[in-house]
Amino acid sequence: MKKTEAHQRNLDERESSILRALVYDYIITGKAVGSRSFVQKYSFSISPATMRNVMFDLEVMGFLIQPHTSAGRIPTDKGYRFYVDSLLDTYDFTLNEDFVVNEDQIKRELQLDKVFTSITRMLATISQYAGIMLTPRPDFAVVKRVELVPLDVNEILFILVTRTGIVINKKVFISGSVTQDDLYNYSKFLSSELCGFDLREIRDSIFNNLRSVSGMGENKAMALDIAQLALGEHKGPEIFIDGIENLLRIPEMVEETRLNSLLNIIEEKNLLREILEHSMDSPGVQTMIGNEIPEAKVAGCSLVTSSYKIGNRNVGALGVIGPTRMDYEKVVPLVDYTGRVVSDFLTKMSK
Amino acid sequence: MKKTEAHQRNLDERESSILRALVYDYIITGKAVGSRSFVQKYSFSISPATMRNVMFDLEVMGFLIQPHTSAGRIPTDKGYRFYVDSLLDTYDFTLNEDFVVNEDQIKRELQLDKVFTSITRMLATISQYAGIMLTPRPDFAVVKRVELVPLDVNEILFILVTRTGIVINKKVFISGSVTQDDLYNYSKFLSSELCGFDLREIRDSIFNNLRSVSGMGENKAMALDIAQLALGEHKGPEIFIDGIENLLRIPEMVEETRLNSLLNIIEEKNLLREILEHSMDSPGVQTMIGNEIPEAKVAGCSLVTSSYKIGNRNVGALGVIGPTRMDYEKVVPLVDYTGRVVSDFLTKMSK
DNA sequence: ATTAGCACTCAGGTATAATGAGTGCTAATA
DNA sequence: TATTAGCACTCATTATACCTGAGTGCTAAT
Repeated sequence: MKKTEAHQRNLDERESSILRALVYDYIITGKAVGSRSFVQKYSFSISPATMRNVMFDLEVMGFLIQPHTSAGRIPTDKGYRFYVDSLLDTYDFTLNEDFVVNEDQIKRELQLDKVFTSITRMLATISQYAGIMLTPRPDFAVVKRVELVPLDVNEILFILVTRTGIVINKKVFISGSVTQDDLYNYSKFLSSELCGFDLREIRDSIFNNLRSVSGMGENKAMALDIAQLALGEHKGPEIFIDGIENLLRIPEMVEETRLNSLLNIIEEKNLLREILEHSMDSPGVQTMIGNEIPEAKVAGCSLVTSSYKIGNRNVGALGVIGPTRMDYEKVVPLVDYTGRVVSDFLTKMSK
Repeated sequence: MKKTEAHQRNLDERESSILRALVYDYIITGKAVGSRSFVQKYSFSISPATMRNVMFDLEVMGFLIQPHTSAGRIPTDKGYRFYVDSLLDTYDFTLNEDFVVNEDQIKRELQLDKVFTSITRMLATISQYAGIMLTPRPDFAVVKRVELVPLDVNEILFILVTRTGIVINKKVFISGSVTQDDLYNYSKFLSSELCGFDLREIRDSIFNNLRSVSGMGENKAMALDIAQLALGEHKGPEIFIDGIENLLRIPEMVEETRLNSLLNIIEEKNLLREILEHSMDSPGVQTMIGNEIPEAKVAGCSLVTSSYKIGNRNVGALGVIGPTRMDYEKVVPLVDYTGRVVSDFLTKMSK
């Protein structure tokens, strides 16, 4: 049977456990796995020759590959995929690391940014790879309060506080001039009308609804103009990365070719953003292994991500970047758990 | 004469020009410079033998070193230092790169952060090394306006706008409760009293002065409490880094040992902060070559920095990190020029 | 003070061989 | 029919030796 004609069938019990063990071993050692020592090390009760036969089959099916003739086998992306999937079926979500978000402390921090920074750092530190985080979609941020502050004769600072405690501020330039007392009234008006709605609703319908109310005063129209101007161009969610150093400590990542694909990922944050935005739409943990990462000529990198929620609406995503030879067994629960913690936290904050 | 007893004397004209040319050549080629080809390449009218003698002297004086016997010479840190210093005497501050800060556009951006990000990126892109920037000391930020916004029953958002357009906001927790109208009045009071002073003055004396005014009402005391609480713990300036990828593209930086010292620098931003804060106190461009970087077991890295000003007060610093074998001739004017541009810009903003 | 000449050094490249962990295949076995 | 022992073969890696060329320091002549 030629290796190239990849038969597709389900793996039997023995093949599964061998494949799992092999991927595991490669993740740990980083060296191609050969039949003899492998049988010994994991006390398989078959001979090396049989092991070779099994390995051959697994290679035919596309789970393994030989770096060169007369070398042991290493997993393909498909091999890792099998490993991760069978892992996901069974893994234990409790985590031993002491990994506590001090909520009290965080509540005192206005800058939710700092929370994001520290979550990202935590992901990096615990995983020993690189941590990434996409901040919550501003679209779904629910308004708690609006405030207008005069800056200059025709310059206004528009301040919006969300329920989660994020402060958005934006300069607005107007043609006419308004008094400070005017602004004070505008603020009251906007706060009462916009409070409780999210930014998308506001943009899509609330503004129109308010304007269509008959008998609206000159003043209120002005207030709406300002708010609409400020909320007009909405900047997308931001992306945080931390722990690239960790990746540089992995020998295989520093090799000529790998380094470049790594730099590509990091440099073009937009790619990462798209991936995270996409993974935001699905619940739970997702993994992208090697070539599964779309549109990136990335080799040797994997991505473990999880979306996170406010209430029951997915608003952001976070995860870990590492080599395909990543300690999934540790990283997958970590990312999952972190996603839950962040969801809980943000949900609590927004009440 | 033994090489170890380093004679110290001034270099004569010929020695100087040879040293300069040698450092230059090494910066360009990255290869140890040997007598024969060097004499040819730069058309020195002396023989290779004489060149060897000169080189020997320069080595004795500590400007050069041989990686191994029978190799050419490369500069020591001291060699680079000589090169940079003699460069600084003569270099031309005009820069050919098209390097324009679009002020109009920036003025519309509230987030001065973005300006810092883009300056840092610019430094990295043009130099092809890594760019760094220390944001202006908040201490010297001059208050333009203060605003208090109620967030919750005993939670207030303190907003301070500086003349340069930076917005500082901070949550304050109070024990009693205040009405929205109270806060409106507090805001007016604080704005009028604090406007025009910088944060340090305010902390050091203004607060006390105001309190000592006899017959101060209950209300004003409360307003001052809030402001003092908000300004109590002042976060230091932030540090921006960009272009680490560039450093990873330099082969000699990726070598085992170098990589580590590089990671050390980047990881421990506090070290960088201290260095930049220190360089902030001196005017103009400064260079730190290899071991001159204090307290860092850093080899092979250099730092070119410049302070920048608002008015005539130094408030921050920026610069470039690269290998000791850095294109100083290009980087030094770049950093200098950028420092001036940033100074001009911030000064203009604060008027 | 400068230079030509010469013996010496040494990193880096190339050729060759030895090593050993691995394979695929075949024939015997349970 | 699935498993295993045996064997010839492969090939990355390592070791060894050798060569080359760009470089040096030193000395004696200019």
